[in-house]
Amino acid sequence: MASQKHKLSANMEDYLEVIAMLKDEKGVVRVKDISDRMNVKKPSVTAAMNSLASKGLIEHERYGYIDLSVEGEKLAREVKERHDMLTRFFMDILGVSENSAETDACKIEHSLSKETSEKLMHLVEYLEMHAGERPPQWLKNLNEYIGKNK
Amino acid sequence: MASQKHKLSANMEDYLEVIAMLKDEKGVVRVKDISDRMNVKKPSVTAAMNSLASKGLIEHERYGYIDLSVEGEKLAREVKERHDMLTRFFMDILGVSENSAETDACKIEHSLSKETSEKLMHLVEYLEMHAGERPPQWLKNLNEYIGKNK
DNA sequence: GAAATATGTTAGTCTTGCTTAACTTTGTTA
DNA sequence: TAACAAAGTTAAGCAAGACTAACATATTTC
Repeated sequence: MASQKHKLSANMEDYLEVIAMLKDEKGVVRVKDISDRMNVKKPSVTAAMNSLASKGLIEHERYGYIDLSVEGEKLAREVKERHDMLTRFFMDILGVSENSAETDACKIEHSLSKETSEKLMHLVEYLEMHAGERPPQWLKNLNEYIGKNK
Repeated sequence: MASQKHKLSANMEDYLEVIAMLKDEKGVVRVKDISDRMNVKKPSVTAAMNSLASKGLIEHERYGYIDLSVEGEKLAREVKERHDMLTRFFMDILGVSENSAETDACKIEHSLSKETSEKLMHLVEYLEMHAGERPPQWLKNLNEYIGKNK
């Protein structure tokens, strides 16, 4: 079996996700970048990197750059996918402010079961699909009811 | 000011919620009941009770029963309300199994911002309202699309 | 290329929340 | 009522994750 079931803590998932984001943004990732982005101090990052490296999810040479392993990359993408889906749900469907949507997505992206996140994904797809093609009355009603533009 | 902004941890919110449930079910609440319900050992409960008592959220005499204070009762009800709303959303709208719905609700009930949970509450109300009065076509489509009855 | 600055790591501490083992108190029952 | 069982508490310890202070390595810059 290629990938043994890593049961990562929410915290470690957050670190992985941020590493993936920084890699996308800047190409390379350093302790300092992570520390700034996550509002933690550098020693906390070092400790987290040791933990992730010991699980084979990142590669990290002392004083050097940090990179995701294949396995780590895969996990990070899964988390990010849930995160983005949740953000879309909160913003596009519920009309929550970007700020709250991001914050809430960050917190619950680690807790949803596979079953629930898949079904929620379907809901988002369905609603966005219909929202795109001249919104039917019921979606307008819904948005008004929820108070999207209050 | 009557109630200073208690920023409770997710764990402490769980204890409060369980105390409220047990009080409803049995009338009185003991350490043993909480320990059984939450799958933790009794010393963990004792520690948690000391913490909640020091915050004025419960009353607890040594070797005696546990009861919610007015403030604790209020908080517990708020958590339970979010919990129930989430469970309904997962089950009634998404068609998630009761088991996953309960588990997921338990985990994220502590993390949602006020803004998001209020709007989600509105969504649930809106959809349930329309589901009740001979479900319109779009709701059927939605449920099929999500795969509610797969 | 040496000094100054930026970045990274180590060591030690704190908090939260859990555990086990041992002890105390309360309740039951013969 | 004495003894046993059930429930509660205390003490000690562990693990995750965060922090500060101090030290080590890289990178700039003059």
